[in-house]
Amino acid sequence: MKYDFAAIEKKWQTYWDEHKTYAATNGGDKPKFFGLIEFPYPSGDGLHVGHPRPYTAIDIVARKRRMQGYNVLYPIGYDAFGLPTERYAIQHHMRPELVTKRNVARFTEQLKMLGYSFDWDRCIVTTDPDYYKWTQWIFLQMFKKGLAYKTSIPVNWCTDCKIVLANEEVVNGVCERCGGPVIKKEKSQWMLGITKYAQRLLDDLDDLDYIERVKTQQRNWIGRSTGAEVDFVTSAGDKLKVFTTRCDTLFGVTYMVMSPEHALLADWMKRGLIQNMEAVKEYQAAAARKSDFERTELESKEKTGVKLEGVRAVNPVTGDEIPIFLSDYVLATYGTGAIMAVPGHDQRDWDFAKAFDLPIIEVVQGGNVEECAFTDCATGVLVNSGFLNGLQVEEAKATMIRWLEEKGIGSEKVNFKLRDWVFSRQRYWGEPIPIIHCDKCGWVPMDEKDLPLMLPDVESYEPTDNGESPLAAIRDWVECTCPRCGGPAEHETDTMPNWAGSSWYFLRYMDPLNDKALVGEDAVKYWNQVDWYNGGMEHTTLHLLYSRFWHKFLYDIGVVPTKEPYAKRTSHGMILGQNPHNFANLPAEEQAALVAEYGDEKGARKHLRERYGEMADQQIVKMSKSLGNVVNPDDVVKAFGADTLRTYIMFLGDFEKAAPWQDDAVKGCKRFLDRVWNLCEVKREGDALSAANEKEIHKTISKVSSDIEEMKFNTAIAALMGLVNKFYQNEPSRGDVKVLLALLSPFAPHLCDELWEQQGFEGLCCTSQWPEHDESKTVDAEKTLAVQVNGKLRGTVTVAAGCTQETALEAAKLDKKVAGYLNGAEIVKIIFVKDKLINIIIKPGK
RNA sequence: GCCGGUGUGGCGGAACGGCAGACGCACGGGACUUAAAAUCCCGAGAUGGCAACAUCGUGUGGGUUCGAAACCCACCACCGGCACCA
Repeated sequence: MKYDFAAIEKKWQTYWDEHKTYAATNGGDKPKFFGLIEFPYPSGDGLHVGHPRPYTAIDIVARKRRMQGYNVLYPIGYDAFGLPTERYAIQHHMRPELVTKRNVARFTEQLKMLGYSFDWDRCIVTTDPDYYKWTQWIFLQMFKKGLAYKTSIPVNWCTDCKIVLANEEVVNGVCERCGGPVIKKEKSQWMLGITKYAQRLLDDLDDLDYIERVKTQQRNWIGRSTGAEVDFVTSAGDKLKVFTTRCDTLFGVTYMVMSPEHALLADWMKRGLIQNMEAVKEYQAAAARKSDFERTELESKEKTGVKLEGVRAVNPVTGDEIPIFLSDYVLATYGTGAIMAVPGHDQRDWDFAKAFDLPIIEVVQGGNVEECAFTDCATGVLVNSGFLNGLQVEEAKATMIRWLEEKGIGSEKVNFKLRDWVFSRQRYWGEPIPIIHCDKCGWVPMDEKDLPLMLPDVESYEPTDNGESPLAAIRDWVECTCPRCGGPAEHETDTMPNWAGSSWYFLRYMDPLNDKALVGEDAVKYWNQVDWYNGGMEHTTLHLLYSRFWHKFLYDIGVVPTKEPYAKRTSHGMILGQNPHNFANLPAEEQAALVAEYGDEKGARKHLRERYGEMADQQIVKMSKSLGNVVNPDDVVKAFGADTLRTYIMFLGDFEKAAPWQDDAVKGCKRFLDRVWNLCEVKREGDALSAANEKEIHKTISKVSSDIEEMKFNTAIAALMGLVNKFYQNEPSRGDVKVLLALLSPFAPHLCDELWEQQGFEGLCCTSQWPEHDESKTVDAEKTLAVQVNGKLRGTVTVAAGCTQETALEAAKLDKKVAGYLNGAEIVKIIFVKDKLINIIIKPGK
């Protein structure tokens, strides 16, 4: 019989579905395992081959755990709010609910086709009112604790999407989604106080089993730095506060710089202290006009600024009067929005001082401050610094902080790069923010019993040009009564960003139908936290950090028992595609035609570069619709089956690294499964392991078991291929193929369940017991030692395992080639590594 | 500029400091077949040699070591993240 993968896969998918083979139970004696992948955004394009990589990986882990006797929760859902759906709905005059429903159905069909062991009964969709009710509920709790607040801030405004973007959605100064220009615009926005959790988000990373690059990226993003805040008295009679990490250089401060948006400026203007109002106002306006794109585009980073005429400051350690400047190299949103400038020891200050011809004082010896700023803290010694002279930088910092504290003009201070989270979106397709505005009472939270606050069911909700949410135009929905005073009031019309629903979704999987709480107490106590979460690196500073923040908040209000949501985090590499415009990737005929037309290969390549740009030189590129190199999993499943796709996608390279999809290589995995089929299709005899294969089987069990834990799926599959090759040499017993099927089952579950049944084994392969290996049976009786002479390999000898140096040396001497080298030479030294190698060091004879 | 990562056959990729190239793709040879496909078996880093064998080989240049793809120093290239964060 032929390996009819289409029929087999359908048969087993139906069986698993009907028997709820992969359903998890909340409770029981078994140890629990909660494996998680990032739930997809159900886009209109359907599944992409990038999706199955992480899904298959954690599916393999989940299946192995199940076979090891764990109660496994491996859930799936959809993160369905978001712009692409809204855009599609507007374009096609459809309601976004319907677009979402259709896309979810399509994704579900595709995911089921791949044979994942998801517990489909726990499937959730973030746009479902029963779900977003709880997203809104969490927001209300944050509002009550003062973590959600509304404030007017300069926001990133995409001029194309007409929407406020989070800092994270602005990439290289342009909109991440549409590539449109982004400018700063002052707007009243809901904010979440993630910065209040900055220290905890940083500290708690230490104890987590996250891959190191994730931790590093989060630490950098949080960006903690320690220094001091120092007050500078101004001629206006007030204090200008600055943050510095180098308070040791206070004697080198020759001027100060404020950001153009600094609050004190308005006050000074009002009091008529600024003599050059025109110039100052003009500079402020110019800074506001500058888009992020322009700011980052300025490769040269040339410093601009304007001196404040009429207000000066006093250096608190020297008593000198110093000028104050405005410049956009000082950010309003970091520190205090103003700095003390030390041109001798900060490159940016140095550049500015050179541009404005300001004095540069050397206060740390070791460099040449005429040429550039000297910023090395490790070696320098303080000079020109009064009571700090002669001290090392670190000592000087400590001394200065003590001095500042004594005088009451400064203190130690920690600052973070992390900013509060802009949580408002002027969109229809998001969770409505459950807050009501009353002219009398201000912002009033909705009553919890009135949740969910549903989106209005309307035909049209085109985005507005003025930046208001489309909801603002739907007056029936906006108008309401104030829950506090009963007077007329209005619903908030902004909606939440798409990061909201994904910040807590894993909790809902524990208890998806609960209508009393976002998760029941027993359920969350049982599942505790996610044991293993795999997702993309692109979510490290967004989703991953946001959900850690929400979880900590839920911990603080007693909803969850753990401080952290995910015990372990791993990350997969992207699947890349072939570049259709690269010469090497063209079909032979096209290559020949191009060569004929342009003289030679060089000419052909040059032509391609002129036509498609620099990227024509790259053989491997990201998959993209515009390049037409996207591989659709449906096609692969149709041609080779889901088991082949699963196996290939795990085999194609190191899981953590990017790897190119190669159409030609898929059939290698199909061939492998065919070979398994051919072996196991015939009835095998003998339940014991065959003598000829026993050792290899034990080795393979050990290798596959540990490789799965380390996410080395490619070498696990290679080991299984090796075992199958062995079985072609030595006829396997029924017991042999039983182990093979069990080990292969997480990778190719349909095939293995089918063959399991054909061999007449009990139950299902996918719920059978994971094989255990016997270490003592993996050891070889004989070992082949490498024989080196003076470190160069000259031959091999086969000896009994564990043999001594003497025996090995005798054996080595018998080797003809080795003997040739040893002939007449004096043996000076022997390096012997048991069961591995013997290295004979000789002095050449005469 | 800063932080992180990666450089190994024609290709994807393997290798606790100990026989580099497992496993697979593509390739070559053989068996089966009227033939092809499929399948099965065998071969294969490069150079030289009929061969045994020798030399060279893990981005480049040094170093440590009996022994380095792996460790150290310097550099080059590519990928990802951050980017005037005081």
